[in-house]
Amino acid sequence: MGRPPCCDKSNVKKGLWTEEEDAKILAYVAIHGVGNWSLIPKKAGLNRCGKSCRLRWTNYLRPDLKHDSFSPQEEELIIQCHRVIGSRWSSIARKLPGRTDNDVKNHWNTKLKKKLMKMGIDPVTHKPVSQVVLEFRNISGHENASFKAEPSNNSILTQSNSSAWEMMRNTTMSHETYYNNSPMIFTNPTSSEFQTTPFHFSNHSNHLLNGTTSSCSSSSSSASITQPNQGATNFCWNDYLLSDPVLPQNSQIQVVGSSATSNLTFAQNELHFNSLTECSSHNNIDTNASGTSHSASSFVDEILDKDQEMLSQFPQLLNDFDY
DNA sequence: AAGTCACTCAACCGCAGGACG
DNA sequence: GCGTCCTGCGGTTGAGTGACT
Repeated sequence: MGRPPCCDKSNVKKGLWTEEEDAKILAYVAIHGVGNWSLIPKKAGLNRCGKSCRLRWTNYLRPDLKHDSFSPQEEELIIQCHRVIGSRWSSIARKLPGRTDNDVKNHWNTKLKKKLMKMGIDPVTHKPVSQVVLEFRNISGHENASFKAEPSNNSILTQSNSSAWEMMRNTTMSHETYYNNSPMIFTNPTSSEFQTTPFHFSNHSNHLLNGTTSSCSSSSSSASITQPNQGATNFCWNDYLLSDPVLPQNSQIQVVGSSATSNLTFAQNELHFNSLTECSSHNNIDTNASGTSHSASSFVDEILDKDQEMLSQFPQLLNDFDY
């Protein structure tokens, strides 16, 4: 026995909203304010589900919403947030004034995901796809197997399209090419200057391999990684493990390609996320790796704290689940 | 010009959690 | 503690539209 429907679906209008309907919502909200959405259709004279009214208001009619396209700064912030917290769209949207979770989610699914794929970055793990290929080969015991070995059916590689698998075959070349040729989109938050070392990879690895499409990353590494390996086919992902946020607290994070090697602790790295996103949201690249603008009560910190807590209690968890 | 395909984004769906009686 | 209502959230769908053949 499931939950009863919120309204009589057969008697409510669905689909696109008309100007008249929008006007009715706007007029009602102007007088009564938001809230009690289940009553609004009746009171405002709308033949719509209250939930539908709420969504229309939240995602479209709210006066504080932006309706223009996403700026490069906003895109960068979305990617950085997604790398850290995964598909928690509402949380990401809160970092972007005037944007809704739906906006962010749609933009991610239609633009940013493809953008990352083109760059040879797995949009779920934010790791180079070639690295994921290596993981796949290692875990499946195909260290010596050629790329002709197809992934299992539940792999993300076969879930949506064959081009992903094809891309992975070519990914070594693709991300190497990208590093060498593409304009710099990302900035290094640990640097006071724009870097020629653009990416921040997390090392949360299991998504692709267990076939889930969930994309909640556990925590953040702000370490920037440059060209993973000049001789791409041999790049050593232990280098990435050095910046793995799930490693013990005293693990060092190596900022590869930087003149200086940062010894950020995990905790420092966590703290940096907020300053990073705060600063990015103001189009101002943070220069302080210790994250002085950190707020202990922020959602990110709570998430990261939970992750840490879980990891300390269930160290095997990362190996078994994508959470 | 017509048909097909790919993409975008508004809207829907179902679930979860908090508030309240 | 339980049930109900309301709201928030993330995943998914499908109509509309432009590009391509």
